[in-house]
Amino acid sequence: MITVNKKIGVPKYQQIVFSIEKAIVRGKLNKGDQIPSINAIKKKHNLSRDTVLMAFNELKNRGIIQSVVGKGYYVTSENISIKQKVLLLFDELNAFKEDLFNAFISNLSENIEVDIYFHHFNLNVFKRIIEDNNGNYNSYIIMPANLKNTDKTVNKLPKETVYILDQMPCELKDYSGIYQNFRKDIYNNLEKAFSRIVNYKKLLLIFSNDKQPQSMKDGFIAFCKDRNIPFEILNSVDDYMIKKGDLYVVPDDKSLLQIIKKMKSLNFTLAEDIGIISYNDTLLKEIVEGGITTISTDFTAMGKRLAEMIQNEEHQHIENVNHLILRNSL
Amino acid sequence: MITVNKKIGVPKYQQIVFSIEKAIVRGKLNKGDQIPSINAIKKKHNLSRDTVLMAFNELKNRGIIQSVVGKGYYVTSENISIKQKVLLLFDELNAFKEDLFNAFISNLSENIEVDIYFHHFNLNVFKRIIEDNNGNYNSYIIMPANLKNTDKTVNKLPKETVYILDQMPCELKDYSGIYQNFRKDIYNNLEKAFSRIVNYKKLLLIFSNDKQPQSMKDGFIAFCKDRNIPFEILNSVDDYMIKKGDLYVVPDDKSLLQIIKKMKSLNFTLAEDIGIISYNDTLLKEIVEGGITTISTDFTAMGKRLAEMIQNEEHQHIENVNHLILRNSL
DNA sequence: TCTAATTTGTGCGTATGTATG
DNA sequence: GCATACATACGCACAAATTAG
Repeated sequence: MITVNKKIGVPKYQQIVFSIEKAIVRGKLNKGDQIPSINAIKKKHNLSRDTVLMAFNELKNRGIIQSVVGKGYYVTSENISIKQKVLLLFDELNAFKEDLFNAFISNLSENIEVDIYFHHFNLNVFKRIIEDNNGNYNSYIIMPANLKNTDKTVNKLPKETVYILDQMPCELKDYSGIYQNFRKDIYNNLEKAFSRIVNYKKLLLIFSNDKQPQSMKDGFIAFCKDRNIPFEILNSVDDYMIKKGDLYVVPDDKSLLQIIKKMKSLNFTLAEDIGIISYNDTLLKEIVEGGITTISTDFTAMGKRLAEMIQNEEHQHIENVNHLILRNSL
Repeated sequence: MITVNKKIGVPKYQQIVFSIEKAIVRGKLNKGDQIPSINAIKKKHNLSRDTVLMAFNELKNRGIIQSVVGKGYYVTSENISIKQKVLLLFDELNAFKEDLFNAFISNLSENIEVDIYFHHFNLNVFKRIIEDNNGNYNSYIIMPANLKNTDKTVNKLPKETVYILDQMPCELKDYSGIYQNFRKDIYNNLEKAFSRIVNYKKLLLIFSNDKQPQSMKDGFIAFCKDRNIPFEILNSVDDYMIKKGDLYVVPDDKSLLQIIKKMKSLNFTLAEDIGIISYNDTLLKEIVEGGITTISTDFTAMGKRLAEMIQNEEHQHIENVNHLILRNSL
C-alpha cells in the first residue's frame, strides 16, 4: 500500500502521507479502518520511527486520521483535497487562446494549479517540455497542432493523464481529448451557406501549411469538388490581385485585413463583387464592414468542457461544437 | 566523477558544472538521480563550500538540477543545452500579450527557455508564484499590473535578476524595466488630437479600476482640467445612453463594441455625432467603421527591447514608445 | 520525546587576480 | 601608476529541513 523511494527528491515522510491519501481516495482505506502501525511501516520500509511519526502527525493535524493510545491509528475522514497540477502545452500564444484559457481556468476548482507552456511548432521543444515534466503533473493537456511523430514522446506519459486538444492526429487517437473536426466543420458550414455561395464564381482558401490543419484543406476541396465549384488554394494574398466573383475563405486575420484593404482600393463592394468567410470569430468581426461571416468553433465551450473532463477524470473523444455565423460579408 | 584542476585557466566552479554536464551526457547521471552533496565534493576536492554552491546554483538556474532542503540535489533535466531560464509573470492572458510575447520570444536566442505564469490580479497567487520559483531562474520578468504591496514579495528576489514590465509602481522604482507612462501618454496624445477634440462637448473615459492603471485616469483628468473640457468617468457603458457630442476614450474592446452598436441603433454618425478614441491598437481597428483612432503603445517594440535587455543584462528604466494613430473615428 | 548527524540556504568578511579608466 | 569594480575563491556561522537512533 505504501511506497517509499529513497532516491527521489521528495521527503520520505511526505511520500508516506501521499501514499495514505491515495489509498483513501481510491477506496482501499475507508473511514474507521485501522492503518498499519508505525512499527510495521518502519520495519517494512527500513525507516526511522520518527519519519513515520512525522507523516502520521501531519495526517492527524489535518484531521484525516486519529490516534488511540495502545491501539493504533484510524481513518476519520475521507474528505481530502489533494492539490492537482495540470500541464497545459499550447502551440503558440494568440488571441484565440484567450477565450479557451480563461474559460478553462474559471471553470476549475480552486485547488487545481495550471502551468502553461508553448512549443511554437518545434518538435524538440515539444519533446523537452514533456520529458522534463513527466511525473510532475496529474494531467497533461496537449495541443500537438501540426507536429508529426508526437506519439513517441506522448507515449512516455501515463495514458490516463493525457488529454489531446484542438487537433487530434491519428497517431494519438488512443488518447482522450476534445478537438475540432476541421474537415467536417468546414464542409458542413459551407453546405449551410451554399445558397449564398452560388452567387460567386470561385472559392479561394488562404491556407498556411504551418499553422492550419491539413484536414481543413481536405474538407474545403471535398466541398468544392462535390458541388462542382471552381476553387484555388493560396499560401498568402500578398501578391494576389483580387477579382470580382471571388469568395475568400480566410483562417488568418492578417490576410483578412489585406483582402479588405485591397477591396477598398479597388472600390469593390463586399458581398457583391467579392465575398469573405473568416475562420474563428472575434469581437470586432461583428461590426467590421457591416459584419464578417465566420466559421468558428466555440473556444469558451471547449475550455469549459475541458475543465469538466479534468475534474471528473472523464476519458472520451469529444468533437467541439462549431457554428456558422452569417453576416454581411457573404 | 568530478574533476577539478587548480592550474588550468578555467574557474573551478565551471569545472564542476562541466563535470556534471558530462556525467549527464554520458548517461552516468540520469533524470531523478541524486548528485553528490556539497560537503562531499568540498571535502574530496579540497574546495570552499561557496565554490561548489556557485556551480550548483548555475545548474539550478538552468533547470538541470533541483535542490531539496535536507535531502540533496537531484537531476531534473537531461537537456544541458539550456543556458538561461526566464520566468515571465503576466497578469492575464489577452490579445495584447500576443504581440508582446511573440516579439519577445522571437528575439531571444535558441538556448533561452521562457516559462509563463499568470497571477490573474490575485496577490496571493502573485506571491506564491514568485516565492515558489525563487532561485530556479536567471531572470524574472514581472507585470505587477494594479497589484499593491508587491514590493515585499519582489524584494526577496536578487535585484539584478528582476525586470518590471508594462506598469511601474513607485514601490518598485528601484528595479529595472520597460513600461508605459500612462499619465504622460494619454495627456500628450490627447494634446496632439486637441484640434479635433474641441469639436465635441464632453470627454468620457470608460475606466475599470481593476484592469486599467490609475495613472491613465490621472492623465485624462489632468488634460480635461487644463484644457477646461467637461468630462466624466464611467465604469462601464452597459446602462449608459450615448449622446451627441460625446467623445469616448475606451481602453476595453468589449466597451468599444457596445458603443459602436449603440451608435448604429441610434443612427448616429461616427466622427460627427460622437467620437471614439480606443486604447491599444489591434489589427482590425484599422478598418472598423472606416478606422478607429487609437492611442497605443508598441507591444512589438516592447517585447523586442525586453529580449535585448535580458540578453545583454542591461539595467535601465525604459519608457516604451506610444503613438497616436489618427483615423476616421475622431 | 530528545539528541545527533547530514543537508541545503543565507549572510558576512576577506583575499586575490583581472579588466577598466 | 593608481583607483575602482568585478569575478573568483575561501572560511565561518547560523537557520531550517530531513532522517536516524
